[in-house]
Amino acid sequence: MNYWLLKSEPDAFSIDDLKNAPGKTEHWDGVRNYQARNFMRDGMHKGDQVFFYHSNCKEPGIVGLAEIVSGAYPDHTAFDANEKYFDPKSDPENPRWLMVDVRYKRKTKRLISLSEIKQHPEQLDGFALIRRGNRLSVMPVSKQHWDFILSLE
DNA sequence: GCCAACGTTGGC
DNA sequence: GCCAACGTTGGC
Repeated sequence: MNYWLLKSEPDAFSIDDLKNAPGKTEHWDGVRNYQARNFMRDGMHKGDQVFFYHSNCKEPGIVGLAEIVSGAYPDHTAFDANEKYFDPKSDPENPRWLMVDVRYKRKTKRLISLSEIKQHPEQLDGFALIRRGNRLSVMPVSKQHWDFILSLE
């Protein structure tokens, strides 16, 4: 089983939006970064565990837990000119972009903020979230880092 | 294949 | 709102 952190801007799609979705499940569309796509394509499997992270907001940090409930499949929003993340270069015959389905599990008991996470550089050495300049919206989390972060809760 | 210009991300 | 960091684009 693998562990992941998924970033979302709460103004666009929050942990509550996922909780309130039908079946508490939503497809994670709109990923338009090759490295993030490759993580989804090559590393994500049904049953993988997810930290749901709120970015670009007043208090960025981990707000909940979710689960991957599908492998990667074509992101159809790339084919639709009315969609925000339309990509005319993604060919339906050979889709450039992929998405997975994510199901809500629970909120964390409290916000595990980015600033708090940064206070543990030894325990979280190598964690992509606190590497300088990191902008990935999909990133792997090691089992060790996962367990440590949950222990902060 | 290089690299300048540009657009985006996302913390602060 | 600012701006550093980074990815992508496209001219050459």
